[in-house]
Amino acid sequence: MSESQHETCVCVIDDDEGVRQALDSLLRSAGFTVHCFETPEAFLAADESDGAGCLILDIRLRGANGLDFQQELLASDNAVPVILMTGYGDIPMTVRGMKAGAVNFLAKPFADDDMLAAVAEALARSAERRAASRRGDGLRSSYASLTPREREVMALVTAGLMNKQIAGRLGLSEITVKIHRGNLMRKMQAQSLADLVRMAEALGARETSAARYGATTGG
Amino acid sequence: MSESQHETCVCVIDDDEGVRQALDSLLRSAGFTVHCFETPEAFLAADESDGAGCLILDIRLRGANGLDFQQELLASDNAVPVILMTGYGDIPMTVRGMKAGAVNFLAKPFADDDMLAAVAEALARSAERRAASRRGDGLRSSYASLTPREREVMALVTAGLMNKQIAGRLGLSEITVKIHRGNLMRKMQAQSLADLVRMAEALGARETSAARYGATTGG
DNA sequence: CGGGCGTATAAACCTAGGTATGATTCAACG
DNA sequence: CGTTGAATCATACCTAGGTTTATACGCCCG
Repeated sequence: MSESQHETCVCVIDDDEGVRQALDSLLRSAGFTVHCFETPEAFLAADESDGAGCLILDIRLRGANGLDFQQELLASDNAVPVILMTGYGDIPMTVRGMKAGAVNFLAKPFADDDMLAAVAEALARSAERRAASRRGDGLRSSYASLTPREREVMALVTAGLMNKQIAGRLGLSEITVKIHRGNLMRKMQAQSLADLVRMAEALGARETSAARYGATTGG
Repeated sequence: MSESQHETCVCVIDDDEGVRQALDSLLRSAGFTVHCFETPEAFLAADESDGAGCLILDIRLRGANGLDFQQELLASDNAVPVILMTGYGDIPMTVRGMKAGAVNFLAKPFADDDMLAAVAEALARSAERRAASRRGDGLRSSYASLTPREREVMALVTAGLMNKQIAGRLGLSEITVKIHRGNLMRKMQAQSLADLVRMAEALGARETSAARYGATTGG
């Protein structure tokens, strides 16, 4: 599997064979890779969840509710952009779907161009999501390589404490803090303290953040 | 005008007198302050935009389109949470409204409880928005007090450059950079460099920082 | 025209950060 | 049982950051 394939892979879940074939034809002719499923279970079983760039989901499925399935996906870590469609939609359903993050909500029958525009938007959102995820992954793998002590020091360094304060807080000598600090800067590939602070922000590593503002510095 | 009043002030725009009275009655009995308007122009003229906690907006207005007005509000800096309602809604209208950030989209006639729940959600969103705005305002007013030179230095400091590099970049001596740096730290009320970096992030002052981590493998 | 402000700079002095080199303890792994 | 790696600390040395005091130039406002 190549890398850039993600951005053209579209999955379809609809219990109507005719709709599946129509979408397959439409999307293939637009240059997308298409995988069709009759049920959410089939989709999950195929484990396309990881490679799919977006999901076109029918709401009225035999034995299942597309909106419920959308929210299951949302609750799991699988945040693939979803385009909802239905032949029996109303406004409350639309509101619920959009609030749950759907890219679009199309009433059947829909215009081909509307679907293609929705898919383009969904794939753009997917690409952005993947890029952000990759960015975070690099950081997280660096962070994972830190020893527990280095993480403690990193938290206090990025909270703005001086080495001697960190030493006091952790019951260490200042020189030891310096060594941990140098090691973690190397492991995190941070070129500067400003870099490290931004990394910490991106990681959400705000464990120690309490008592920063308003805390007295002297003493 | 008191401060906490924002969180209970609800504005209604509907060209139907009966709807306005019904909503006024419902919302007042729920403890909210209500202001009703017949047209978007009347709403804007009353300048409730600043004190309103949320806006209940009809879509089919005489001589105006509520969805267009919603997007005008979005385009302006006035980001008051909007609840849309209509007696003649369809799915594309709902999608458009929700994509434009509406809190909810209610078809008339709606249940009182649905409206009250929507208002509660909108006001919660409004409170959060105001809190974030206040947080940013303190920073921005500090930042506004910086001289142009101090801002240049701040940008380079938060980008992770050393004083001597900044001096070279700006054609100054290192001592001058130190002075600007000290001055801006005081003006920004930053207790540490880490603090300042976070402030710069919050201010969106990212001129120099283009994609520092994540992709680069070697320096 | 004088005072305030922004900008720039220097000398002196102090604190904080960072890197070697070398050494010890302890626990885990083969 | 020896090695490896985390963690600890010391001495020494160097660089970077930061303040104080003082000087100087140009600009605008009263």
